[in-house]
Amino acid sequence: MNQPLRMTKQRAAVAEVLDASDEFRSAQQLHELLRDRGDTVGLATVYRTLQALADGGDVDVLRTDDGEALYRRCARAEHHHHLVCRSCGRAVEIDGPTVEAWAAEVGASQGFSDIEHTIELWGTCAQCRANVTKSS
Amino acid sequence: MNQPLRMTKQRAAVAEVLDASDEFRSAQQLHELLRDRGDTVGLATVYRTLQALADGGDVDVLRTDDGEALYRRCARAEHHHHLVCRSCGRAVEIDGPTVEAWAAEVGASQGFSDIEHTIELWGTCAQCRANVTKSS
DNA sequence: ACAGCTTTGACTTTCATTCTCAACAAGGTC
DNA sequence: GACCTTGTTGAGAATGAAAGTCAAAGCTGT
Ligand SMILES: [Zn+2]
Ligand SMILES: [Zn+2]
Ligand SMILES: [Zn+2]
Ligand SMILES: [Zn+2]
Repeated sequence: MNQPLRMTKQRAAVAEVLDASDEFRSAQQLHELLRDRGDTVGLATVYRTLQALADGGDVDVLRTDDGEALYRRCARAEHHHHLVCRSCGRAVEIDGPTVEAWAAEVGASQGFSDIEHTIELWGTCAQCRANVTKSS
Repeated sequence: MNQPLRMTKQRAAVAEVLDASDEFRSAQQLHELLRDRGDTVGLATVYRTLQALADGGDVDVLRTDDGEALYRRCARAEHHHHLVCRSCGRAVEIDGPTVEAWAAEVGASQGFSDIEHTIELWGTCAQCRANVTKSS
């Protein structure tokens, strides 16, 4: 079986920046944040840690329009989806009981098995909208 | 205003392979298919054409789990979603009136504007399931 | 301290996608 | 058809996210 991960200071640091932000962030952004905080963590380590956290279901991952991965530690561990601000990354966790059922049903009715679904909502949060308005 | 696109033999070729396949395919796969058919189209051109078709809403684009873009020319032009076989790319177009309403509503209720949604279902199609079973 | 792990990080490598730019082809005009 | 103007092509270089390499450094139990 796979050993439990050792808690090293860099893994702790990555976890901390994740906890500290409400927004979805890319691996590179997190790497920058760490640098700014004074913690020097190699980029490769950030990627590895994020990967591990994602595999363990401890962080949620989603992909931007152009394929970049964004990570965020969510409040709840149960299955849920997100409403993400496309300009700042701020996110709200959302449930969709109806949607869940719909997805499973549609999948099965078409003869597909091992159904999974990708459901994310994108928008502009109130704060970002205000900023855009102001600067125009 | 933007001129209409010129119809070149390479754009026609890309459109043809797209029309010929029911499955979601990557730019590289399409490039291979073209090569196999004898049409020599530069990879860059395949990407450019796909980009243009996507911008014009003539092909649907989605991203695999690891961020690669997949393209497919769908039967209908109206907004819809897909149930895609994660092993062969075969896809079924699906509607979700309920889901559409749900997405818009959730977005608005959280103070977000310009709501868009990403909804895709993944599974293993009957055919691929049969193949796996056979070879095990 | 020691041995036997795991983890790190600077660097290299991979791989999809985009860019550059000179040669080329479409469409319109006479 | 000959010709011009302008969009298009493609080989190769460039980009950028993500994963791999491997020697040095860090833990953990004895
Ligand atoms: Zn925002
Ligand atoms: Zn769900
Ligand atoms: Zn299949
Ligand atoms: Zn929809």
